[in-house]
Order: sequence, then C-alpha cells, then structure tokens
Amino acid sequence: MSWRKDDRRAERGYHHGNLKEALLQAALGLIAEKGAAGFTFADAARSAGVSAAAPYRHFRDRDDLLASIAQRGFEQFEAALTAAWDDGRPDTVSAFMRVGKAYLAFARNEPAFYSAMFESGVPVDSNPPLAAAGERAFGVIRIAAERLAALTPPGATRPPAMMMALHIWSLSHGVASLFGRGDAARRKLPMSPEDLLEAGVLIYLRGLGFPTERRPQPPPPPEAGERPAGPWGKVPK
Amino acid sequence: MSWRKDDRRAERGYHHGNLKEALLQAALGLIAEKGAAGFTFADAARSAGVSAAAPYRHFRDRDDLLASIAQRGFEQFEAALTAAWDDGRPDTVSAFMRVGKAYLAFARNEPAFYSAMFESGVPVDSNPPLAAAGERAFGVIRIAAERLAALTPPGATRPPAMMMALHIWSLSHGVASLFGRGDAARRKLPMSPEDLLEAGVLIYLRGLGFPTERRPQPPPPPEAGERPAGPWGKVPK
DNA sequence: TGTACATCAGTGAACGCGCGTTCACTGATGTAC
DNA sequence: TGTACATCAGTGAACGCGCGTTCACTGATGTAC
Repeated sequence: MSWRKDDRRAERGYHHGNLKEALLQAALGLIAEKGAAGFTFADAARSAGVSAAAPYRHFRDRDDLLASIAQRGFEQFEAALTAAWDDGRPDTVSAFMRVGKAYLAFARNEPAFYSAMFESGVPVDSNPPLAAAGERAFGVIRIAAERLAALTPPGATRPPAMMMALHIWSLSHGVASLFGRGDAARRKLPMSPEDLLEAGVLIYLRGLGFPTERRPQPPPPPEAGERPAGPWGKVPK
Repeated sequence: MSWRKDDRRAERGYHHGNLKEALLQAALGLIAEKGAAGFTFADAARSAGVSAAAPYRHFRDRDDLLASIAQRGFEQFEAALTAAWDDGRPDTVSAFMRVGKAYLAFARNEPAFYSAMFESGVPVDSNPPLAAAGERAFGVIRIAAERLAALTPPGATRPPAMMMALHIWSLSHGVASLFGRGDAARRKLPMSPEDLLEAGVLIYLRGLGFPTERRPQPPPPPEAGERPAGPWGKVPK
C-alpha cells in the first residue's frame, strides 16, 4: 500500500465510491443524450443510482454541476489542443493545422463537454476559475499564432498574433458549431468539416503572406473552367 | 373597406386579436430575457395574457412554437442579408463585407431569433419548411460568393463559390457566437466583433488573390516592430 | 489491538410548485335563409 | 334587415407528474486513546 491518504480517498470515496465523479459522468451522459437543456439535477442522481438528495453533498445546484462540467471540459480541451500543437513539431504550419483539426475532433467526440462549454448558458463571467480555464484553452491557440506570426516571410507585414488567434478560433468554432457536431442540428456539407476548415485556414494564411502550397507554385489554369489544385483541392465537384 | 376577408382576419383575429402572433412575440421576449432553454409554454401564455390552455389552439406544443420562431427568424435573417447584399452594389467586395456585418448585426439585435435558430436544439432535419428557410438564408451568402468568385483576378485560381460561402458563413457564425452576442457568454475582445470579422474576411479574400488593400500597396515595414496599416489596421496595441 | 467517539456521505420521506395537457364550457363572430 | 344556427377561439377547473429542496436519520469510515 503506497497510497497516500488523499489518493485512497479519491479512488474509493466514502460510501458510494466517489459519487462526485459518478455524478459528473452521469450528467455528461445525459447531456450527450438529451442536450444541455434537457437534463435535470434529479436525472443525474437517478442515473448515478443515488437518491435525489445525494447530489447536494457535492454541488450547490444544477448550475454548479454544469459549471464543473464546463470547467473540466475546458481543461480537457486545453490538453487536446496542447497535444495537437506538440510545441510546433515538426513544423509550425502543419502543427497549426493540427490544432484546428483537434478543435473539430473535440466538438465531435465530446459533444457533451462542448455543449456545456459553449451552449449551456453557464455564466462564464461570474465564475473566475471557469473563465481562467477557458482562457488557458484559448491560450494554446494564441501561443501557436504567436509562433506562426514570428515566421512571417520577409516582405509580408507581420500580423498581430492575437488577431490571428481570434480568427482561427472563430473559424474553427463556426465550422464545428454549424457542421461538426455528432448528431443534432448539423447541415449537409459537400465536404468534410475537417477539409473545410483546413482549406479555410490555408487560404487565410496565404492571405497573410505565408507560402501554403504543397507544390511550390501551381501553374496558371489553362482554361478558366478547370480547377487546378489549390488549398481547396479536395472539394468535390 | 377594401380589406379582403383574409386581411381583416389576420389583422384582428377572432377573440383575442391574433393570439398566434401575440404568442410568438411573447416567446421572443422570454427567450431574449431568459434564454431559449428557460422559457415554457405556460410562460408564453401568461406573458400573452391568456390562459395556459389557449396556446394549444395555435401550436401543437412548445417545440412547435419554437420551430415557428426559428422559421420566422430565418426569414428575417434572409431579408436582412439580402438587403445588405443589395445585389452587389456599389461594388461586389464592399457589398460582400456588408453581408458579414449584417450577420453580426442580426446576432446582436435579434438574440432571441438567433438563439431559436442556432442554439435551441430545434430539429432542422425533421422540419422541411424550416430547413428550406435556413437554406434560403444561406443562399444569399452563396450567391454573393458566386458573384465574387466570378471576379477572380487573372492569374489567380477561381475558388469554388460554395466553399467560399461556407468559409464566410463559418467565420461569421464563429465571431457572432463567441463575441457578438448582446448579453450572455461573451468574452472580452481587444477589438469590435465587426472589425475582427472584417479583417478576417479581407485576409481571406487576399488569400484567394483578391486585391483588398485600400491603399494600392502598403510600403514594407521600416522596422519589424512597427505595424503599418493592413486589413487589421484597426487592431489596438 | 481494541474500544469509544466523531465525522460525514447518502437515505427516504415530505413539501410546495409549476408545468403540460385534457375537457366540457362560454361567448363572440360568421353565415344561411 | 333580422333571426337561427354553426363555427371556433379562449376559459377555468382539474389531473398527474417530476423537479428542487429540506430534514432528521442511518450507517460506514476515520481517529483518539
């Protein structure tokens, strides 16, 4: 037994065995199933196999539970973005693209977290730890943008990294919200959300003066009607 | 009296005086006030000054009411975007930018419609008229993108208009959702959402080969630390 | 090691409340003759 | 023009239901000695 007291306690809990964690998991399942709006405090208790009064030992009320989920969501989001960024390896541009893909992957694979973070109406401003967690997640994008901005090619104007980060965040968020959700409210799309986002970011970066072509330079089109490969090379007819 | 029968009826209604319309307005007010999640069918009836049973004469249930609001929202959204586009006057690029601004203005000025359209969980797919209304709104952006794509400068590759429209829609939606709401869940921003979106669209268009500088060509920066004017000229320090 | 006590997570019963929904009804409006 | 009837929007009472919340309680775990 090399467990310290805290570890043992966190692992087994008192009676139920870590009810707080079980409630968070139950709520996540319910949100994924019925949406952030359609889950209740009593629901979470029932789903965790516990009486309706038990959650009050761990959360002030439903909003408190929801805020905890959002907080954890931002932490996992930050971790996912950080892993995708991988400190800019193997090169800044491709790592940057990977961060965008990770944004979409998170929205698709963790719809419950995503709902709690962005669509549940949790008051971020009145919850400093939650706001800080959100800032840290955004910070990953900001740092990536700073590294990218530092690589501005000679002759091009160096853009403010904060603005770049906000643009990329907004574009990723828009694509994820409109097209990249697992189940509900998605619209038909002639291409995958990942390809849509990638093409958008590449065009954006080119607009900033970055060379983004895989091939050094695409030949000018022989006919105006034909589509030589560009950042949108994957778009179907 | 030149009223046709339908007109008179639509104007006064039977007893209450167009309760259907009053319920829609009441629900809009409640959504704006408490969010799409926190309004009930009974609430709308009460707010319209009518018994709790009355709404059943006009809407099957709460979701039906919400879908009607979303439908009307998309129609007004389409009208706002169409007006902003103004058939591409006075020139295609500036009209295009105006459409983006109209997107943000709608999200800010009509938060209740925006919530019902994009955040209320109304099942768009199982509601063909609603889906069609959404498509028509998107169609405005698509048409604008087509006109813009047709202007691709010589030497640049003409981008698929559908993809351009999806990018602009996504960026606008992301900016509006993250920063451009009237009251709730907004984050701090070092510039206005309008300026953020405008800069993003300009950079994007430049990435497609469009000339977007107001000045013919900005001089290269004398010092790397200084920021000459670009599309992000309005960004504060 | 064992006993007595303290702590505290979870119980279950209880409550008030507002929501969704139904139903027979009423009364104003529209229409046939 | 007037009367009788049909239509139908809105009423108000009623119901079952589930939620949020409280409270004294119980019993398992931790700790002092």
